[in-house]
Amino acid sequence: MPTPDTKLLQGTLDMLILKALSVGSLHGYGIGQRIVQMSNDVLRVEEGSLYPALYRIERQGWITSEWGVSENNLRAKFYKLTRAGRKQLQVEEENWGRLAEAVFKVMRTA
Amino acid sequence: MPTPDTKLLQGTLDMLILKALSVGSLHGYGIGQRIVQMSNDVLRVEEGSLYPALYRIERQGWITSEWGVSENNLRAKFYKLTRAGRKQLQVEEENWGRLAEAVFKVMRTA
DNA sequence: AAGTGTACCTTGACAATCTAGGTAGCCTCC
DNA sequence: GGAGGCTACCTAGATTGTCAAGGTACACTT
Repeated sequence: MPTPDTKLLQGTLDMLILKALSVGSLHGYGIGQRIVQMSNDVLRVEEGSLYPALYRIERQGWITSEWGVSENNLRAKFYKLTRAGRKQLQVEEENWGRLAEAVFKVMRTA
Repeated sequence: MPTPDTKLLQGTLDMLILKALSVGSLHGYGIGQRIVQMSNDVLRVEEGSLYPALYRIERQGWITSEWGVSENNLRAKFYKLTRAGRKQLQVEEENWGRLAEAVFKVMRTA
C-alpha cells in the first residue's frame, strides 16, 4: 500500500474526483485509490474528505450514484460522471491551469 | 487599478507573501499589490486574508516588521524576510512544485 | 473463531480565506 | 476650508474544505 506523505492542495479535490471518474465508473473507495495511483503516490485523499466531497458533488448534479457489488463481492456505491460533471471538470481544469500557471509565474519572477 | 477576478489557490498565500518579500522589504499594502503585479493580474489577495497571514507568518519568525513611512508619507508597517523565512520560502516552493506537478500529472492522464 | 482487508459513514476540530465592515491620515480640487 | 478619493491598517464573523479519529459491516483466509 502506498503511503504518500502529503496533504492535498485545497480546492483540487473535486476536480481530482471528477477526473478519476472521467475514465469510468468507480466506487468511492476506488476513487481514492485511483487518485493515489494516477498521481504516482504523491496525492492521497483521506476518507473523511472523500465521502463528504462525493455527497457535495452529487448534490450539485455532477455525478450520480448507484449501489452495486464490488470486485470483492462487497456492497459498494458506484459513481459516474453526468454530462454536467464532464463540463464542470473542464471548467475546473481551466481554472486550475490558469491559477497554477500564475503561481508558477510569480515563483519564477527574479 | 487592476481588477483581477479570481481567488487564490488555498495554501499558496504564505509562499506568495514570502516570495514578494524576497525581492526586498515592503509594507503590507504593497505586498498585495506586488502579488497582483507579479502574477499579471491573475492573483488577488484580499486584505482580510493578507493581514492575518502577515501576523501568522511573523509569529513563526519568517518575517519581521517595523513601522515606518510610506512613499506617500503615510505611516506603514514594513516587513522583511528573516533568514528562516528565506529557508521557509524554499521549502514551500519545493512542496508546491511537487504537489502542482502531481496534479498536472493526474490531469494529463488520458 | 480470529484476523485482515474492503467499503462505507459520521462527528468534531481546525485552519484559511473572504466579506464587510471600520479608523485615520494625506492630497487634490473646488 | 471642506468634500472626496486614495493609501494603509485592522477586525469580526461566517463559510468552507480538510483531516483525525472514531465507528459499522461483510467477505475471505487460516
